Amino acid sequence: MDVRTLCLGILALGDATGYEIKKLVADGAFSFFSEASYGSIYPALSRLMDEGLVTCREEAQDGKPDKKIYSLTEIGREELTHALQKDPGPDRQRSEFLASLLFAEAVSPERVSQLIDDRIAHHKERIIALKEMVQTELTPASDFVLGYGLAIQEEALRYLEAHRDMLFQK
Amino acid sequence: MDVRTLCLGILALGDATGYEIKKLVADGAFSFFSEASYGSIYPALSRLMDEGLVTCREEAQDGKPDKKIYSLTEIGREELTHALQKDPGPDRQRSEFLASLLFAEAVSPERVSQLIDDRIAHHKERIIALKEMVQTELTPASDFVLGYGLAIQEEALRYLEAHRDMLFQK
DNA sequence: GTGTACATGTAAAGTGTTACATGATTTC
DNA sequence: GAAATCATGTAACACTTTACATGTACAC
Repeated sequence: MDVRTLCLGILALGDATGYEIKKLVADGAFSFFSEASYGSIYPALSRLMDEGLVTCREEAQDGKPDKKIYSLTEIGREELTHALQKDPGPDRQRSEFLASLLFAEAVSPERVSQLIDDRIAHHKERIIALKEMVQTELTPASDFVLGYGLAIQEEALRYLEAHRDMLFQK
Repeated sequence: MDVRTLCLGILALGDATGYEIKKLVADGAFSFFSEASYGSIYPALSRLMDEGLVTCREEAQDGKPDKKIYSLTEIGREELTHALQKDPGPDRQRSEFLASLLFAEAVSPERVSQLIDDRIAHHKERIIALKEMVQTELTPASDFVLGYGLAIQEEALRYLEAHRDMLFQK
């Protein structure tokens, strides 16, 4: 999913600024399955304005640039609906962690052990964060997606703890 | 992990052609956590040649271009080891499927239901394929990574089957 | 005969990240 | 006094995909 459609989808759930969209995608409910940087979000929003898919109202602030709050237009909503008709492409997962394990013949067991420990710690943090997000219920769909993310994180954690010994067998 | 390091890592497990690397990454044991197209693999291999990190022997074939079989050099192996010292970046997952569910307020329940059904079927296929791969054991590390992939796929399948009703509650 | 697998490679186009630029306010 | 948060935006760079170019062999 490109950043353009991602912005459209997030705005369909409520008005937002570019800054807020970035936060949602980086840390919030969307972080489990998407990514985008300022360098792609701001230009995408500008383009959506030009195309009439969103509108924007500016709010003055002291010491900060004006806040630009974007809203989806009727045409924008149609465009989103249209984009969602297409079959979703396959998931794309990239994991340097898994790659490192596979290629790690040359690396010391201590290093591998440390990689696993770090990873386990990371999963535990993510699980706590996700559980907090589930509390602040938004829609049934967001509960479903957060629950999905939580289930996957927990399973990954279980697997790592149960099977880490495999990597140290001769 | 960039395509360059990916090629280095795959060659560390055994000699391969560009074509074979692409197959491994697209369908094989690496497909769970990486991606790369011919358009990035072939240039990457050429560059690795120029840098002396790999060598190449050509095998003539009838009717097809000569097969170029690449091998990692000692310098290449050092470069890989060096690259693996760095902490792996975070996993990046992108899922149009999950995004579609979150944004699907405007979409009909029938469509959502069909998306889930397709996804369940897809997981079942992947699970069968992964189980076959586990049979053709390579190294303890590859068993670990394949087992990880299998565990995640099975958990995703379980979750979808157990919780799909959430999306249709009023 | 139609499609898939084998096998390499290039060029253009698209997409995205990183680093920069600016600057007040709040927290440690 | 250093770092994080809020807030926007651009430019250079990196990376990837897609489409093209070429051609055989085999299965259905």
